[in-house]
Amino acid sequence: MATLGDLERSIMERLWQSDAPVSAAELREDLEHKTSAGKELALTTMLTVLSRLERKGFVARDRKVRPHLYFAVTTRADHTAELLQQVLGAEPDREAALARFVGQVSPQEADTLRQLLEKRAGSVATSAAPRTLPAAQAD
Amino acid sequence: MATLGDLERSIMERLWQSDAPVSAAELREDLEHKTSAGKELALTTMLTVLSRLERKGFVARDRKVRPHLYFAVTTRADHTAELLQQVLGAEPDREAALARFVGQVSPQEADTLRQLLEKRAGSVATSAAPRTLPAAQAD
DNA sequence: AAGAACTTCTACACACCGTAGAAAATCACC
DNA sequence: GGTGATTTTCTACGGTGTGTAGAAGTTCTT
Repeated sequence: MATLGDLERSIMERLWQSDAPVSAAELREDLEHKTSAGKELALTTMLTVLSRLERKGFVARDRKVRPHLYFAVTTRADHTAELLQQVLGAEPDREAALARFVGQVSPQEADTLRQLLEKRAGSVATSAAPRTLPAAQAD
Repeated sequence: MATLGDLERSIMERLWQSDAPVSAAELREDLEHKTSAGKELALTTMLTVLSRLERKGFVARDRKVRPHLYFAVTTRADHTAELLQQVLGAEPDREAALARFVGQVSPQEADTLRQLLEKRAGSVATSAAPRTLPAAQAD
């Protein structure tokens, strides 16, 4: 998966925060991202970065309305889960990695995980329920 | 944490595979990494990249012997666990992310996780003993 | 001391990202 | 329907990271 730059990341952060699509101008105001020289960002900068995020598949937009409205394609949690999968997928010895991981997480998180795994039900042989994606997009 | 390029990654992969320190020349042979133009890599290229990996903290070397011998600073599993932590650390709603994650892993992995969590059994210790580095350098 | 083996320094091309002006497209209104 | 304003796309530039390697420096052996 493509990686995100700083500005790209804050934009995604904002888009993930509420799922109501927002315009570039709105984003510009909300983020109050200052350029390294302390200036406000130009609107075109927002638009450029949003385009790149769109090309990367992180963002989509509603082109029917005039100031185009942008929104995140996936939820933040899904994105994180994907990253976790990806990191783990590149690991030849997953068990070892998971062992280190489990050894590091906080007790609370460990509990959370236990519960989630329980909910997930059945040990081996249980086929995972096909995941329902919250189909989004527009044009 | 710093990210790794393609060549950097294959070097790490090789170093993680065995913990016996290796020379740049050895790495060059082992990897058989071809340049985009199909040529063998120059030895200096290896050395440059190894230096960068050293600067990034992924690699260390024994400078006492003549062809310097390089080795990974952490194990691969530790590295992966760190990445997992990092990804999760950037997530505001960890529970949601973990839920998605747990919903995606294979049944085998789910079992592995259950067992690991059981073994962990709520105790907070379990810090992995820091790996003993083979003759750390000096010079 | 000289040459060989090895390492560091310097450098270049290319891609990605922050940044934004110039140019093009589209809309609203007379 | 033309015209000015709004909005989007195109083009571009500087900085940084990575692959790539030659030139120059260091160190070892004999």
